[in-house]
Amino acid sequence: MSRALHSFPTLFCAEACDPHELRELRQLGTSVVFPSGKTIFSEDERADSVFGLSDGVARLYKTLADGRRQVVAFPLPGDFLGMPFADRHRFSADAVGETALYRFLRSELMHFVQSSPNIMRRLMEFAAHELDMAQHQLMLLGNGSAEEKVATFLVNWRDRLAHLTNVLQPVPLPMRRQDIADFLGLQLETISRTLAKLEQKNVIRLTPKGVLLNGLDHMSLATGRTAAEV
Amino acid sequence: MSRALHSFPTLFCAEACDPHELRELRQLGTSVVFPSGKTIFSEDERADSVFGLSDGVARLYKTLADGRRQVVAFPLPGDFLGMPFADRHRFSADAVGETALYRFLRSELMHFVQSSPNIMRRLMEFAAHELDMAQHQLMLLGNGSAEEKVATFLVNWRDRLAHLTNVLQPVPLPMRRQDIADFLGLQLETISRTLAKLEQKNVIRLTPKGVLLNGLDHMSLATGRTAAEV
DNA sequence: CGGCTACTTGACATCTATCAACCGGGGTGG
DNA sequence: CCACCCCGGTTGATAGATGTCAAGTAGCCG
Repeated sequence: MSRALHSFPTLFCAEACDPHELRELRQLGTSVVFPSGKTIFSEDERADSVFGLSDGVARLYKTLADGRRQVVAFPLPGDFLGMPFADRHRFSADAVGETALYRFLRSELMHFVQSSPNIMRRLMEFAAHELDMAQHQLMLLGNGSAEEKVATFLVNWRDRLAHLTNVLQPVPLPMRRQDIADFLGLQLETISRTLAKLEQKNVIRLTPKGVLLNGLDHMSLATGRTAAEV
Repeated sequence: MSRALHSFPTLFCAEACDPHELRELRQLGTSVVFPSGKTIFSEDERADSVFGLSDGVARLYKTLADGRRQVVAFPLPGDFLGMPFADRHRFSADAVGETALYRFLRSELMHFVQSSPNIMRRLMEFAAHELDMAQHQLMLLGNGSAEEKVATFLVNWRDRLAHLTNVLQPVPLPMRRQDIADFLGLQLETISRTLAKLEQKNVIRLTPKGVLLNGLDHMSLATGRTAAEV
């Protein structure tokens, strides 16, 4: 991996975590690297190990018997891959590009979590945040046109990345069209067409592995107008 | 209210909760009743009070600026209305039919929760379960046809009710078509038509305020066939 | 009994899925 | 080093599902 593995495993502890506890947590985990596309764990599998993402991007998804797939999230460095409470994984996870993770034995991690009300509370807040994200996603899946869905996805993605580093132009888009489609409940052709339409409107510009966002922010999403139209 | 308020506030404590702790929790809350349609709290409002549902049905929803609505859940007795950690409500809630709730001061409830690792853990598991529900819902919203969505909704609803009492025939359906539509990301006309179609297939039978489920179970949903077709 | 609200049904428009062809870049093997 | 192939992506034509607009029905409450 060319990138430095600088992302400390903040995990659900975020910044407000006690340095001592953070050190303890780090000692509990072992660093592992997954190549692009590799499955980290699968739905319904026993969750003996649980993972926190330290570098790269993952995709979490559920699969239906007939092969249809729903991507439920694209975790970024610092995110935990699911809740460490259940004894089985509730979704599958794999690496989008090369990723670095911290692996924990679930039993050890649980013991650690329960040893400190502070950590426990952090985990609660993480869970509440995840729930909130899922409910936002419900809103998007239930109400949006393809264009709204794609535009909102791009903005959210940019903002999440910006939260980690400086705003990058172009915004990298490491996942495939199919992943975005399965995230937004659309077909990959629709993703492609919608991106093309947004590009024609001069709202975005597609680049090899990313996208430039011109007139796309929360305000324009809220009003349904793009800066290019104003 | 004609029904007895027999539903004890199990809340996130469920059955495994220590009787002493349960008594303490009950003392913390005050019983309140909301008439049909009344708003319990609204999105973004300060969450000074938080609620557990003891009788009736609620609807939780997010609203977009242009009025579009996404129902994120239909809580049943024993369910908590959201996570008590955030200082603001992340969605609105109102009563579907007359409901009875336990109201807590958030600060007091939080203090209570943090006083006991056992309770804390219960709350965690509740949160994890809520997240799981939301992700199942994502799957449904992203992948299903209208017929799949409605059929799955009916089965899930029946199963949730069955978990509380005996299976009822007909299964009561206290929410409006519009609520179901906003839950499933469809239009109310589509709900109406889809229900009619399922009735013609002899899979369901509509009754004044409920529905009889004939050949509808998890197996038939998985295979895409209904018992009536076999 | 009247009027309101929820619900149903119909006709039509539109969006997205589907099927299919094609393009382009990166990697592999000759 | 070049050619080929494979995979991801784009674009086009078409059909079908659902949204939209509109009218009409049924049940409930005053």
